[in-house]
Amino acid sequence: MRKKEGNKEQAILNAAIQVFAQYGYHKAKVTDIAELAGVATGSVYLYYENKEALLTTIFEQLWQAYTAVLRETVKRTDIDPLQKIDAIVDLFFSMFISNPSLALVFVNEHHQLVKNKRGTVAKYFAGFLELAEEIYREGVRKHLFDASIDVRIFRDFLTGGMRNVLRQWADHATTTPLDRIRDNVKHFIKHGLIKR
Amino acid sequence: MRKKEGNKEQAILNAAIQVFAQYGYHKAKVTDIAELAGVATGSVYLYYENKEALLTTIFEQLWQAYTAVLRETVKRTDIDPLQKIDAIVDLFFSMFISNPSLALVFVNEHHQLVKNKRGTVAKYFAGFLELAEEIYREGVRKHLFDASIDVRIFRDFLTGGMRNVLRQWADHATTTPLDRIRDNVKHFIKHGLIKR
DNA sequence: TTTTATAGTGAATGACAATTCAGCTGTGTA
DNA sequence: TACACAGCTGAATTGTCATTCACTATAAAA
Repeated sequence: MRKKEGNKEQAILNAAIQVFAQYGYHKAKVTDIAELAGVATGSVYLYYENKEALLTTIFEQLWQAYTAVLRETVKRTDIDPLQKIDAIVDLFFSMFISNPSLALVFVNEHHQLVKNKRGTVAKYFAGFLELAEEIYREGVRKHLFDASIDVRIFRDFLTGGMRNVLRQWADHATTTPLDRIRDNVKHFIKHGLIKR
Repeated sequence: MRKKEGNKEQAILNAAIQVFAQYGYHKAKVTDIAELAGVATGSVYLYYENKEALLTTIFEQLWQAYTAVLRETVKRTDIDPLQKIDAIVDLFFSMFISNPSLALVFVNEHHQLVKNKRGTVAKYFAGFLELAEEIYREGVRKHLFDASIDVRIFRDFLTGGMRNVLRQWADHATTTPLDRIRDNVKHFIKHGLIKR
């Protein structure tokens, strides 16, 4: 028998994140990923079925971690819906703070994975949207949130906005610290643009 | 001499919008675009330098029309900054109301065109962001807008949110009419989620 | 030490699709 | 009628990778 030389599976996945972030999924070459990971091209296919499997694995791991915590948060009865929205936003940004490349892959390739409604990633995302809607309805029931907003428009605007601020941060990682962005987003979601 | 048979240039561009919208730029085949336009594959290259030129032409025409009107709006002194924000949103959505495919191309391919900071499209977009920031600062000066929001975060959240609600509309064109989405977005931008 | 099973390699293969170009077509002109 | 010439064609060319697989290396077992 031959021993495995270190954790190639993880090294390849990390390399994939870097290369996908830099070139985008479609222009990224499997050979470049292998080279960055320090393995031969063929080794990628020992651990992952094909190029697409690299992308889906990245997203599945991310969503699994995110939704596990979110479900717990939504269930809680000791915090109000407003604090739940805050928790969603906090948690979302916290997943990327130490990994701007992961953020870029997430925002740039999100759509093509969700487009395929059969995939695991689409199911995770649908579950996430359902949670967001639930919180919104809870907020309306408790007379905290503005009832005149359409739930779907609210959630789509929110997710689109968050993806885009995350992208800007990841593209120019040095400019504005992520926690400042996070606090601004939370404030804007609650109060909008107009001075109170 | 031989006469040109109808407006192939425009037919090809329209076909490109359809095919890009359906498959995404990277998976779209030039041959499919030619077939849909009712011309031979080679004819595409009589009118456009390459596949990418199709995409940039679509965006340049769109941005040219949008920014021309926007510049006029921002200059106006008879309306307040709030009404200017409304005008930006109204105009943005109105450009797509009769063409969901164009909306899909716009939201899905926007980023790869802006990434290349040298291109014409990136310049149009930078100009647009500058206008948005200007309106925001005018609103703060006039004590209408909340001064605690970071301009860049405001504009990034706004553009990301608008792109995403537009995408949802274009993907399921029958569900919610675009003018209802537009009004919800305007309301949310102004007042946020919390009941007043 | 030899055998064997698994890990890893990277050049070769094959598929796919952007782009080209040699030739065909139709129209105006002489 | 015949020539010229721009418009148009689509099969052939070409480049680019994703994926494969015949081969090598290594470590445990015999």
